[in-house]
Amino acid sequence: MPELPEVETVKNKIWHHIHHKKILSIEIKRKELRFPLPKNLVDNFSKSYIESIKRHGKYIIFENNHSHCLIIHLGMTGRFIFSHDKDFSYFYHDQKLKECHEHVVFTFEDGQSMRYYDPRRFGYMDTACQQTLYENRFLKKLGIDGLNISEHIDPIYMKCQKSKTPIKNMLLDQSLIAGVGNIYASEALWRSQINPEQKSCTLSKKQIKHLADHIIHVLQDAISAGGSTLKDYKDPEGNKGQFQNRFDVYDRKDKPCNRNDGGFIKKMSMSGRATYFCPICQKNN
DNA sequence: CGATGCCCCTGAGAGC
DNA sequence: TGCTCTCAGGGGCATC
Repeated sequence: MPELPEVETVKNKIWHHIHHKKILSIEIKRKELRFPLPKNLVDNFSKSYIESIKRHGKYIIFENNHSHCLIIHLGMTGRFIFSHDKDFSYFYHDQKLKECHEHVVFTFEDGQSMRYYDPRRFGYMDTACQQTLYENRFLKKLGIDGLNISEHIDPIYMKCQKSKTPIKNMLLDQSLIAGVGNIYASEALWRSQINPEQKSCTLSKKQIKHLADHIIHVLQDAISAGGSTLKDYKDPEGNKGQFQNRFDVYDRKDKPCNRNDGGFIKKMSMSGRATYFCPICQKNN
């Protein structure tokens, strides 16, 4: 579900709701998501203030006034939901779903709650100290954040040079570029007129630079649109994203290419993931 | 060490 | 209408 633009949107909305508020209590309703929830979550964060929120790739990182960090990955269906009252009907069309899938509830001093909801439970949380944050087992594996890659073309180009992996699979490798997922990989390749199956080692440095620029632009465009909603994603206020209305290839199988080159968007599977491209303007070199 | 496939889990939607 | 099947935007981990 959420890739970099959706996670960025979630992060900004969360900050709007909770900055400098005191967490009164944390209720863990299910001890295990994808992994067991950190044992010190309640002790380290109850009665503390969230002083900052940042994002790296698809991870959200909260830091409190005791320099404890809470690291959160939303997986495919993780959401945060805010409300002052107990009426979440705008968010849950079915009360049973709410009860089954609401796993962690943060309650703030002013009565507001921030609820983590995740039906598939592919999301996960971890804790770390601010000083050793990037030694965390998840964060230490991450590459450059997708929005910052323009200043880091050399390491990206070098890794591409060494691999026969299709370029689309390289873009999904979070240890190279953090935050690009299946949707934005297809979109950035279309904008760059590169075939998803082209071996990454065959791309020139100029092509990599071009591709990096298009990745940044597509991520920024999607952030401006509040992310993309295909089915699951909603931001913490219950809003859907709008970028799905501006996809050039993703979910546009058999539709005409937006370059008006006579091509029709094709869908194929790469490493088990849906991949969309135009066979005319994204021919292999 | 790099590449590949499996698997975690539920719900929506298509097809019959 | 109701059943069954397929698929979904992620990524850790075992295996080769």
